[in-house]
Amino acid sequence: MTNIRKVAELAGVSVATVSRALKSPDIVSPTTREKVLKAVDQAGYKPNLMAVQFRSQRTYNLVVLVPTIANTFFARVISGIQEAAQERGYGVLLCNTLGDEAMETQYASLVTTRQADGVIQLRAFNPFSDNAFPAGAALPMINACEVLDDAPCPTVKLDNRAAAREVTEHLIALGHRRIGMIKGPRRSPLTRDRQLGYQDALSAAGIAVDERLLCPGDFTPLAGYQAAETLIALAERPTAIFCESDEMAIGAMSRIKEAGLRVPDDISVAGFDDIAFASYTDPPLTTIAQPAEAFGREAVAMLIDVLEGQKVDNLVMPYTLLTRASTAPCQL
Amino acid sequence: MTNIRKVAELAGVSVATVSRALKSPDIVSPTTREKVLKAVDQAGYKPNLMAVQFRSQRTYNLVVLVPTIANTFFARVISGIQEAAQERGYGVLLCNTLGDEAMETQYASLVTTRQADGVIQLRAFNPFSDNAFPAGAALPMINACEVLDDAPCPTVKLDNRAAAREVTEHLIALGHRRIGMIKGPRRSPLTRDRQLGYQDALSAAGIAVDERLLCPGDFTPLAGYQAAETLIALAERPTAIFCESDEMAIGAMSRIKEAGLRVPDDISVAGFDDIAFASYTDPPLTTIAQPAEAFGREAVAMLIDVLEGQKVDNLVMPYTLLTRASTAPCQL
DNA sequence: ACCGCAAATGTAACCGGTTACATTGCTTTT
DNA sequence: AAAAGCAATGTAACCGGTTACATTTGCGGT
Repeated sequence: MTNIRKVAELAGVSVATVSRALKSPDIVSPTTREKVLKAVDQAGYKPNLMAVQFRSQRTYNLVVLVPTIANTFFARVISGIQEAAQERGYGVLLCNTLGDEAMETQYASLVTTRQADGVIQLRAFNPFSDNAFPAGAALPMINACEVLDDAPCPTVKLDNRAAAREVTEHLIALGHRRIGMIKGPRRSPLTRDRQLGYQDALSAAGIAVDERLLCPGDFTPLAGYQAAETLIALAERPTAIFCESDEMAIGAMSRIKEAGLRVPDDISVAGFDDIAFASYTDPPLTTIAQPAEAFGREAVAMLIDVLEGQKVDNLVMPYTLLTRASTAPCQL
Repeated sequence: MTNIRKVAELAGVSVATVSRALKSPDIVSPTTREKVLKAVDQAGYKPNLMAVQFRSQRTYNLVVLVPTIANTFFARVISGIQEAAQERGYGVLLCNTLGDEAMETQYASLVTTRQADGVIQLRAFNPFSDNAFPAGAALPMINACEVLDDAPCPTVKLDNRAAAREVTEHLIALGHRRIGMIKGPRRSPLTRDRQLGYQDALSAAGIAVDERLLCPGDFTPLAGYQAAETLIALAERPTAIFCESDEMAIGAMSRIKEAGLRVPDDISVAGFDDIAFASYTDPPLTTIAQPAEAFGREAVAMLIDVLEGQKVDNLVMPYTLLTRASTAPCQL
C-alpha cells in the first residue's frame, strides 16, 4: 500500500511536509512542493480517506431515510439530494426504510457510530426519539417533505393545506359539489393537512363534508385503483376525485375507465406531485407541482449548515396548480 | 467522547479486555464480561466505527452507479440492492451519474480512496478503464442490468436479444408486418441487443427491416412521445410499435392518442421493464417483466462474494412476456 | 560579526480501536 | 514438589493521516 510515508521517503522529506504540500500548498517552498508532487505521482499515491476521516472525525456522508424510492416523487427528491451533496463534497447513504421505524432508528444511528455526519428524514418520524438516544434532538437532522408537527430539527415542507385547498377550489369552480378524496396513510401529518385544505375549500363554498367520499390510501397506484372502486360504487358517486398523489390518481383513472366511465366527462381527477408521467396520462393530469429536486437540494444545504454550526430556519417551498385535461366542468 | 479507554477505566480493566469482551465474549471470564458490559452501559459507549473501519481497512459501504434514479426501473433495482446490502451489513452509497463518465470515475474512485469496498455499475461503462487506474480490472466491481460486452468483472444481465425477439414475435403472431421500434441510447449494448432480437424475429418471419421504422430514444417518456410523432407521420405508418422501455411506451401512447389514433385498434404498443405503472395505463401495457429487485439483490450477493475472495460466475436473469391489452390483432 | 525574526521543515503525539506478544496465576502431570 | 500447560488479562505497537511544537535555515538590520 502506498501511504504518505512511502511518498515522504521518495521525495526525501518528512511526512508532515508531504501532508502540508497536499493540503496547504502555500506554506511549503515551491521546490519542495514540486518534489512531493512528483513523488506522489510516481508512487500513484491516493490518500486513504478512511484515515483522514478518522482523524478529523468527519465522514462527509449523509444518511437519507426515505420511505420508498419506488415512489417517483421521492426518486426526484433523492436526485436533488444526491446532486447537492456531491457538489458540497458529501456522499449519500441511502436507506429505503419502507416505513419501518426500527430500521429508521438503526440507520439513523450511523450518525452516533460515526459512519455519517447527519440525517435527512423524508418521513414524519423522529428516528432519535427512542430513549436509546438521550441527546436525540441534538443530533444533526433535517426533516423534509413530510414533516413532524413538533420536529426536533429544522424542516423543509410545502403548505399542504393551502395546496389541497387550491386544488379543491379549482374543482368547485368547475361546478363540482360531490368531490371524493383519496387520502394518504392514516397517521401522516401530510394526509391530515391535505384533508384540512380540502375541508377548508368545501366549507368556504358551503358544501358539507361527506365522510363516505373520503377513502384511505397509501400513495401507490394500487391504492388509488381500489379506492376509486369504492367511490364509483357509491349510490351517489362523486363527479370529481382529488387524490393525494399522482400515483394514486393514475390507479384511480385506470379503475374509472375500467368501469366504462370517462375522465373527465363523468369524473374529473386531480393528483398531487406532478410526477413525470402526469403529463403523459390519458387525459393529462391536473395536479400540484412540487419542486421535488429543490426539496432535496435545500435539505442538504440546511443540513450542512447545521453541521457547520450555523443557525438555520425552517423553509416552506412553493407549489403550483397545473390545470390539465383530467379536470373539466361538472356535467350534472 | 466516551471511548474504549473510558470504559476500561470504569470497569477497572485494560482496553484490550474491553475490546475482547465485546468482540469475542467467550475468551473473557464471565465476571469480567459482566463488569465490562455494565461499564459500557453506564458510559453509554458506542464503538466509533470509523476507528474500527480504519483499523480493519473495510468500510462496509458499496458504491452504486446508476444513470438516473428518476427511472422507475432503476429505482426498483436500487431497492433490491439496498435491501440485500442491509441484510449483509453493508451501506449503499448512491451515485446518480446521469451518464457522466467523469462523475462515474470520480465516484468509483471512492473505492481507491477507501471510502467504499466495491462498486455496482448499472451502466455499460467501466469507470476504472481510465489510465488513472492501472490496476483497473482488479478492483471489486459488478456490472448489472446494462452490461459491457467485455466487462472486466462479473455481470448480471437479461438475455435482451431473446426477450426482444419474443415481444416482436408476439406482434408478428398478431398479424403485424410493419412494426416500429423506439430504441434506447445509441451506444448502449442493451439497445443493440434488443434491436438484434427485433431483427431476428422479423427475419424469421420473412419481413424486411425498414430503417425508417427505427427511431432513437433515451428511455424517457418524452423521447417516446417524440419518436411516436415521427412514426405516425410516416406515409406508411406502423401498425405496432415496440418500445425499449415502458416509460417510452407511455410517452408513445400519449402521442398516438393525441393524434386521434387508438391503442391497440390502430396501433399496438409494447414496452419493456414492467414498471409499476404498466398495468395502470390505458390500455394496460404488454411488456417484458424484468426481475428488477432480484437484479439488485444478486449484484450485491456477487459483489460481497468478490470482496470475500470467492470466485463468482456471470448470471443471466429470467424474463417474462406479459400480454396485456395494448397489443391486439392487426386491423389491416 | 551578531542578533532577531520568519519561513521551511522535522519530530512525535494523537485519533480509537485491534491484536500480537508478554505476563500472571492457577491447575494438571510426572 | 517442580515442570508444563493453559486460561485470563495486560502492554504496547499499529493502521495513516494531521498538527502542535521544536528545530533549522536564511535573510535583514545594526
